[in-house]
Amino acid sequence: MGAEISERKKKILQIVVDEYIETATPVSSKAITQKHLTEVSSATVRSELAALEDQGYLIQFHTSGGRIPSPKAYRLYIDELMERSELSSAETEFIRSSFERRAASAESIVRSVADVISELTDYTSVALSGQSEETIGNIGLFPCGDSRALLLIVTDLRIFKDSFIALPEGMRDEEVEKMSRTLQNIFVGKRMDRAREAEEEAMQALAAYRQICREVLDAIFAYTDRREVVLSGGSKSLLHPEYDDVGKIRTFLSLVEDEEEIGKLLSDGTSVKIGVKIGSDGGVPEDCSIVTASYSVDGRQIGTYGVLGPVRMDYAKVVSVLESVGDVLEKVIKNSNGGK
Amino acid sequence: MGAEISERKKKILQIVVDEYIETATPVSSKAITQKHLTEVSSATVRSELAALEDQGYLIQFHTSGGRIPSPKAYRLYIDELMERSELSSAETEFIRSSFERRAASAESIVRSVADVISELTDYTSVALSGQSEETIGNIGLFPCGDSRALLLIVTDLRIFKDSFIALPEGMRDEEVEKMSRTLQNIFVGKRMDRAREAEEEAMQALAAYRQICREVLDAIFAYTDRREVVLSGGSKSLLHPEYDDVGKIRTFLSLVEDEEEIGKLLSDGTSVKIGVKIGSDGGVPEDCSIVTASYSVDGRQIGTYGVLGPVRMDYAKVVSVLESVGDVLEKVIKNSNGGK
DNA sequence: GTTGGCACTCTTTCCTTTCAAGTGCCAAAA
DNA sequence: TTTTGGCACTTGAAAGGAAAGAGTGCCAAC
Repeated sequence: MGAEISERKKKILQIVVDEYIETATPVSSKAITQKHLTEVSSATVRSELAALEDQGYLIQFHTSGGRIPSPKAYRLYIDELMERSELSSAETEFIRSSFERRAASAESIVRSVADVISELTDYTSVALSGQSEETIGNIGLFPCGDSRALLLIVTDLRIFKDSFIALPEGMRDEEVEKMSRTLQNIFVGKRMDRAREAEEEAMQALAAYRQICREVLDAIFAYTDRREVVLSGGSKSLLHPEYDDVGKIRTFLSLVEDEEEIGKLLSDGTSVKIGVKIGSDGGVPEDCSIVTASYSVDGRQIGTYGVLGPVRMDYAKVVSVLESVGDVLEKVIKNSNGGK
Repeated sequence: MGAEISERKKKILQIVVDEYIETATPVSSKAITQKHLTEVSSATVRSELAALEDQGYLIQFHTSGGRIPSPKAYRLYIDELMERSELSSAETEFIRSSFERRAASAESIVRSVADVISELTDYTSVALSGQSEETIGNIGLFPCGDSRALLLIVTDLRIFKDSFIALPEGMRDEEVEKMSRTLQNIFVGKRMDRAREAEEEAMQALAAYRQICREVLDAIFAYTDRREVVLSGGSKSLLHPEYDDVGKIRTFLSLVEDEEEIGKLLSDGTSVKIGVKIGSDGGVPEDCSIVTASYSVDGRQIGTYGVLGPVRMDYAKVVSVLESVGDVLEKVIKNSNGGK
């Protein structure tokens, strides 16, 4: 734990991690002195490396194979060592334009966030919406002919949800409309996650439609708990050299296709702004890392997004992208609401 | 072309294909006589195999490596040789219940078709909706508070729900509702692909809302051309032994993630009921096969669905599943419309 | 036309050798 | 006390080669 670690060790550790992230091959003492730390000899570095290995920061597979960072080293790297890279202006522009283009047609901004992150980082990205504290902007039933109606809820973040409700035989469109209006009176302006508090009130107001009242309310409350997982670039991570063998690829893909599992992984660390899980901590599978960020607008948390990839991930890049995306996202949403 | 092929050759070819599909290894003369054709000697079979190879039905990689079917052989197999397997009653039950469960909550039946096919065949499945002759069940604008409304179209097969329309400053909800009603009068019951025919009529009826009329109509027509590609079990095909090498996996996955390309592949063979593309014909990548089926209800084509996998695919199983899914689908849709 | 027999070809597997990379350690230098 | 050059040692990866196994092609006999 409290083992001291000298400045020079930190410097060396940083070089090792940087180098390993870039080359994906174990780093040797020679490589360090040749490329980065020319003022000392390789023998010196070697003894430092041996010490770092003793302290659990480095791992050596074979006696002649250089060393790679341990999860512990990655953690230190992320917390202290790495140099965040600014995104290029082309990249920030790309983020902005992606969101704006979507905002017009938007089914949900979640999709586009996932796409943008995956595009910029070259890793698989994951977005989770639904733990958000949105308020209900409109709610209504939309009749669809064959004894069904579509229940629609639009929130102030223009994320909306829908599901079908079976209507009682012979219910007329006018009645459905009336019911919609009642729902609007009750729920518009309420926070999504507090919709349940209006249950009693709604039951009474909708007494005339007892038959379907329950169904509608349950559907509304179901939205409350619903989390939507969106994934982008599922195979992008596979382009990285650690996935050089069929078994690893299959493991990774089966994780990627398991929405429920992904949802769990993402929703765990929602309290911190940027969280990183490495190796097999926090349920992340061996050899995988997940970097998550949770975004909020005006203090309301609107979603969690993340990047899923190998442990040897370009954390500096990923963190920069996640932060930029968060900033732009916040601006875009604020503008579109402010322009009301 | 017209090269004759004896009954015994056909029998042998069938055995080769069956065996290869099952084992994924080249088939030898010995294996044939031991397992299936015990009445002749391996030498006899050998000469037949040599003849079949001359005619282009079989391929031999090394002189001591057995033989595998050529695309030409697969085609003959599919057309004449294969024995369709009936689905088990558990399987048909699975199809039926999947559709019914979905029909109640249905976002879109396309999703569930893709899931079912992938589940039953263990291959990646693809579903394409949109060249369909759906009819509009309801249409309307759903106000969302901040000078915007959601344009919603529900057809008998899916929901279009991702066009926001900017409303003119100061437009009241009542006006939006009125406009919705007008749209309903014009479009409900119309076929999606013929919505454009009502353009003139709509322009006149909506003259009062000139400002946004154009925008709404354009959004409607934009939906018209939209084809939705749904994919299920993207990595399922990878469980098969031909994908034993990283390059092949990447090729396959990059195809799978290219929605546009998939859409093209699927929409090509829409005229036939069941179509098969093998190897690299019709734009299918080398080493891939795609089996497609187009389904219709009451003569209206409602979609194209398919299976994407290695050339060595269990065609008998796949074709059986596609046919059964088609049958059940037709029944389910007819019932749900008939029960209106 | 069919069969058994046998030589031939080609892949797969396993072993051995060699080569290069990188470390660990030590004694000398700073 | 820290740093350094030198050198022996370990280990994996690459290259070569022998042996084994699978399957065919062909031929002469039935």
